[in-house]
Amino acid sequence: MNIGDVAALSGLPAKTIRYYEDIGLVKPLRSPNGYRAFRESDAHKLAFLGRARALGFSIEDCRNLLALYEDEDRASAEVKEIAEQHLERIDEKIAELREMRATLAHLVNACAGDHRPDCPILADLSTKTRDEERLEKTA
Amino acid sequence: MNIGDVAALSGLPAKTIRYYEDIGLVKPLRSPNGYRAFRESDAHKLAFLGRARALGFSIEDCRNLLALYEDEDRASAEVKEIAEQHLERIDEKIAELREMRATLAHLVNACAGDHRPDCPILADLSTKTRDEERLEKTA
DNA sequence: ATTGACCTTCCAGCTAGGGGAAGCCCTACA
DNA sequence: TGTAGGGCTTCCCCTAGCTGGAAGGTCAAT
Repeated sequence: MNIGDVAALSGLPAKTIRYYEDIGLVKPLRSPNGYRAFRESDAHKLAFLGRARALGFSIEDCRNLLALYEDEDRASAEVKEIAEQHLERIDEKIAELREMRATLAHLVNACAGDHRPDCPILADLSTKTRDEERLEKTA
Repeated sequence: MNIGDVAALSGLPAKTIRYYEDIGLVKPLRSPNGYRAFRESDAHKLAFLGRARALGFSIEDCRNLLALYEDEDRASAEVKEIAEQHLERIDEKIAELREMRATLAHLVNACAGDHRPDCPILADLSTKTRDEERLEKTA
């Protein structure tokens, strides 16, 4: 299979697949003409990577998951550990975004959004001090 | 004020402040010895930037917000527009993370996490097809 | 023979800075 | 007066995870 074929199969752009080879995630063979020659197993790995990335796993996580995937003697605990840590990171990120969202929604709500220059959003960004932020939270 | 002073005042690392000068967000004067010489207004701008960044605004958003902040004749509608778009992006991001979280939590839950190699997480990553994903969603 | 689709490598850039080297500047203290 | 220290300067490389483009080789069809 050429790179275009595995790209179509895995749903990954050819550029991404070349990049994954660069960083050692896949190691396709080479045809005499210099083209990358992907085996079934390479295509399978790439699909695996695409799905892991879609779940938000980092490249390093993917590397480890792939190694576990290929290790018949793995313990499922190792996989679960990686997934649980990722889940925690996701939860942290969601919490952070929700805090931003709350503050921002509050400000957007308070802004008239008309032709006048008075704007609570700019006022907040320009004057709020750390102490005032603290007060705001307890309010 | 030297860079260390505004760093302390704004809470931004000196490196970040130099970067902001690089990309034209602040334009401090220079002392005869070559040191950056920040005015009150520069310190104020940097604090503004720090707070806008903390709310997740991109650098380009910050650039626009700063321009509006300095424009006495702005319409608050312009500010509100930027903030609303950012709010939308945040909502999209939260939705995306929640989907990941749901799938991942489901898989983590299904995994025994013991010494045995059988692992639903790896099984899912390695075998799921797009059609199966679609079915899963409707289930 | 030539077009057009594919493939190759290499180089540059994106976000938003962080790390660290080499070298000035300024103050304090002996 | 010399020196130690801290702060400041520029410069360049590094991060994650690709993406875009240029210059050129290959292949199948016309």
